[in-house]
Parts: sequence; structure tokens; C-alpha cells
Amino acid sequence: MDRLEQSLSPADAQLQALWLEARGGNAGARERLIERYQGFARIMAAKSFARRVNDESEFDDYLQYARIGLIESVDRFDAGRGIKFETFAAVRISGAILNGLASSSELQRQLATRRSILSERVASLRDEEARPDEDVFAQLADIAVGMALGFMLEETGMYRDGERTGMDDCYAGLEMRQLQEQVRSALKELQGNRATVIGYHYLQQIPFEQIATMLGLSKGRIAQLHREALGTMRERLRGTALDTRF
DNA sequence: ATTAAGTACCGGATGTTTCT
DNA sequence: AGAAACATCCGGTACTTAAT
Repeated sequence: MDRLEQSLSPADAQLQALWLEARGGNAGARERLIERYQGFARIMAAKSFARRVNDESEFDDYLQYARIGLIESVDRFDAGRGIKFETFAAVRISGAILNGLASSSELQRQLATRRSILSERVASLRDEEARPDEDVFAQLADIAVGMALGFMLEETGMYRDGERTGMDDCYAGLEMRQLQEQVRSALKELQGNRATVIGYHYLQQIPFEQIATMLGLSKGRIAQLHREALGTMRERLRGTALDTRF
């Protein structure tokens, strides 16, 4: 290790240290590595997508499979062998994509699920509303959080379709955009895994199960973190978002 | 004792198959 | 074709366990 470091650039040395930490069982380091190579996974997904032979799967599906391959790669890469991670991961990621596509007879279900994310949000929002013993402001804050997250969700969808323009004017007025800003800043104040869960789920539309894999936690735990995060954001929004709009 | 995380189960929504 | 029964997935929650 010491011998090697002298021939490495500072950035490389830092990366190598990160790998060492991850191998030592440091979950944070592992997560940072996964995060670091998200872009690489996306490129791999794009390559495969460009070579696709049919249109049964959307790019998002390729990306999801690529992410799975990336996680496997991070977990199994042996940094000591002197092979570049990208070289090692490329094989595994394209394998994961092929695997995923092959076993995606449940593809339709997944697509439907993704389509229904928004309605699920609305549904869970209704639950909150129905709770009788919560005070009115908390309920309103719930609605604010839910609506803004919903719009953020739609916005990312629009980015994907490349039709960014127009929609804001129709649906999201100035007030809504302000609200969205407030939600974003509330999002920034979340800490640790809570922020990660909200970011992955709402901004990147990654399902709980996959977030769980990425963070090395259980699905149930992700649900808990999700709920806690929404609660925190609701608290933050109390008295800020409400008086502007409600 | 407190907090983070895991397990097992529930209910809702959707998709699929079977029956009329 | 339409209804009904069944299956599956997903997020949520109550309870338990482990770590500090």
C-alpha cells in the first residue's frame, strides 16, 4: 500500500483508500463508491440500450439492471489485483443487463408499477388526511409535501422524455414552484440515510427494494426511513410553505 | 435506555387466468 | 366480452433483536 501510493495521483490514492475502507466493512465507503460510479453504470446502460434489438424495455429498465450490476461489482471487486474497476465492472454490468432483460417477463408489471407511483403517493396522502387526531396544520403540511414531491417526480419524468418546456406553465404556477423550492431546501436538511432514501425514491424513482440493496438495508427499514424523512420535512415546512399558499 | 435495523405480516392496486 | 377468482408486487407497520 505504502509503496504503491507514491506512484499514484492524490485522487487515485484517495480512491484506493475508499476501497480499503469499504472492504473493511465501512458501509458509508461502500455507498460512496456506488454513488461515484452511478455515471459509469448509466453509460453502460446507454451503450446496451443503443444496441437493443427490440423496444420491449425502456431505458430506465436498462439503467436499473445496470445499477444492480454496479452494486454487485462494488461488492466483489478486488482492488488489490491491479485491474481497473471499470474493466471489472463493465463485464458484470452488461451481464446484469442481459440477465435482467432475459428474466423480465414481469416487465409489464414493473412498468405499471412505475406509472402508479404517483397515485400511490396520493393514496398514502389520503391516509394521512384521514387521521382524525392530527391537527389541521400538520395535515396541510402533508398535502404540501406530497404535492410538491409529486411535481418533482413529474419533472424528472419530463427530463427523461426530453420535453422539458411547457409543462411548468400549465400545471405548476409560481406558488407551486415556490413550494417546490421549499421542499427542496427541506430535503437538504435531511440527514444521512433519510436524505438518501428520499432522493433516490422521488428524484430517481428507484423502488424501495433497490434502495435497500444499495444501502445494504432491509426493505422494511427503508420504509421506516422514508416515513421519518417525510415527518421531518413536514415539520420543516410548517409555518413556511403553509402561509404562502394556504 | 435509546436507537438503528431486521422479520413477518397486512392491505391495496394491478395483472392474469378462468369461467360464464 | 365481461365478471370473478387468483397471484404478485409494493409500501407500510407492529414487533423483535442488536448495538452503543
